[in-house]
Amino acid sequence: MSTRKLISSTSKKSIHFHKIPPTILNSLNWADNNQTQSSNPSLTPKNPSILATNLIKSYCESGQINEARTLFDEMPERDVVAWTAMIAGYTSFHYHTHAWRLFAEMAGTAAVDPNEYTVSTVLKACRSMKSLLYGTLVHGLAVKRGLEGSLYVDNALMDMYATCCDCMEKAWMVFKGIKVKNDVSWTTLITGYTHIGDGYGGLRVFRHMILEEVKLNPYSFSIAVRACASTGWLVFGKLMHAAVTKHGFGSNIPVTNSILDMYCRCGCLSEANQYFHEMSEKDLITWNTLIAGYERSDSSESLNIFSRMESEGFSPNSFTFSSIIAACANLAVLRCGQQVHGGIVHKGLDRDLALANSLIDMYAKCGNISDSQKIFSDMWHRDLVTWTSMMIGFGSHGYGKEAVHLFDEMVWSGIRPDRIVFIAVLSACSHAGLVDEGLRYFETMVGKYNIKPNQEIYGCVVDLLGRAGRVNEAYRLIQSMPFKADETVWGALLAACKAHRLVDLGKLAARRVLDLRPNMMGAYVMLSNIYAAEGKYKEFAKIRRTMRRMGNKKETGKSWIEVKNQVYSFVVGDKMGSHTEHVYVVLDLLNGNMKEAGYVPDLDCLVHDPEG
DNA sequence: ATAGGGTTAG
Repeated sequence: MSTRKLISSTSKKSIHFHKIPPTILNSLNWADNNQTQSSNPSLTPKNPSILATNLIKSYCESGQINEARTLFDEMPERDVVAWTAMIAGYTSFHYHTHAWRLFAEMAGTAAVDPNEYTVSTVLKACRSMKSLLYGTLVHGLAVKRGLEGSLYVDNALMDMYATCCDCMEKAWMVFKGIKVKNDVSWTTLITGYTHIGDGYGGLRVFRHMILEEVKLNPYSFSIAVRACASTGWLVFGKLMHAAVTKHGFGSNIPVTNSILDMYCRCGCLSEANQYFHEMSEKDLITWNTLIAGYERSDSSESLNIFSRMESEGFSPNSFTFSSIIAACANLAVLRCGQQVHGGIVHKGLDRDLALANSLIDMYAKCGNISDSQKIFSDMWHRDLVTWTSMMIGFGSHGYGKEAVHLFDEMVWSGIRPDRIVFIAVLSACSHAGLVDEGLRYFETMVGKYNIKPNQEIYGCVVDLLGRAGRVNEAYRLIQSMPFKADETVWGALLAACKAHRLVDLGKLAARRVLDLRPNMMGAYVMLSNIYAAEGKYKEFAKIRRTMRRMGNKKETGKSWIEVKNQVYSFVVGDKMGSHTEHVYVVLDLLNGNMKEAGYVPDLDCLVHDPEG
């Protein structure tokens, strides 16, 4: 399609083009670009390249990226501005790899040199691709061309380093090198700290910013409130809330949204709820923030808020769905999850990576591992979270070998594992009895990937050894830990001792657990069982008295099941209305199956149950 | 003529 035809065929669709008089469109004639005839010379640009660049921008703004590219390709001479406009068009579309490729083409073959506009634009693409390599390459190029010193370039460099490498050192270096910093420099630095979860670091910078008397704007406040949220300290958050009001930003939506988020993250849901109702203006992010906040602690309420949101005329986006799917996963409500999945497909969001990841997790937690697997195998792009979610799904369904296989496949596909994916593979090995494989992964994690084990990792390895009966090895591992084991690590050892009837070590483990977490009921149960098995009834009775005293404070464990769009929840000894009979019929059936399969129930925990 | 910072997953 020729440029002229392209413009006339698309000009009707775009609002931007209505403002351009047709005489100018006609003058866009590459052949005689210096002698354009027009009845109105003041409207004719000297260089049609300027007009074409403006058109590229207009096409991009109206969503016609391919038309913009066609026009770009047809330009006989392209200057830096045209290249930059096209690269910026791609980044605004989140086509970061396209942006990078075009930049590489420009730097490699074209006879034009990138300027500060180009560099700051392409750095944004590097940041979004999380490519430290590309970002560093651009940094080198910027230094060579003397573009360091442009605030736009320096700020973009900080932003790139802060998001591409997990340390803030390089961002700090750039920040320190800026002679006259502006408000963007400061907020970018704070964002970097909150991004790596260092809220205190962010608040330190914010304080520094105030001391330097930098003018505070809504951006600086919303990010500072976010830093408070990261620390989880309500005191900071309330101080910041007051400061926001004092500076007159109390009705700026992004700022109020981050205050709402802060209350949620500090665990103050009733404050969050109250603040939500006080907000004079709400947008989709406001609703998403509240839904995400409730998802973490009261998933069923987050589903209620979701339906209220829809009835108030807001349409969910991928963030909304992400929280709602997580809520369905927490509640293990399959039907509901399936309906939300339908909504996602309906909206055309099923290609969204984050949503696909949360769907894998949801189906697995609802017991439907085959649907998780189907989503996983249909995906054409997978990230670390995708693989981890699938492995956790396999592991929790007892498919250890599949999880292990997936781990190897993931590494083979070029994804670098992190600590969480090791937790997934180690617990899968542990449940499937793949002890030596698990130990090998533990070694690889430390040796090859240089990931330092934390409490959770040690807990997994202790569990791995303990389940397989290698309890003394597990104990030696705990003793060799470079820091004090917490209650989860000792708890894993205690469970192993109980399963393999190791009385002395079990007592030790139970004592350690109870030193750290005095109200951990499971540890009391196991300890009392150990005493009873030894015939030490005096100690046994003492433990049971303690348990009874604490039992009043302990919340009753609740279970629930979803049957035909209805959730039934029940507690120990529940009569469950008219359904009791059905439940016992099924239970008898299961008991029969278990006996046939040769399973001998562990009666220890029944005989000595404190309520029994 | 071309460039900037604020809400979200395992």
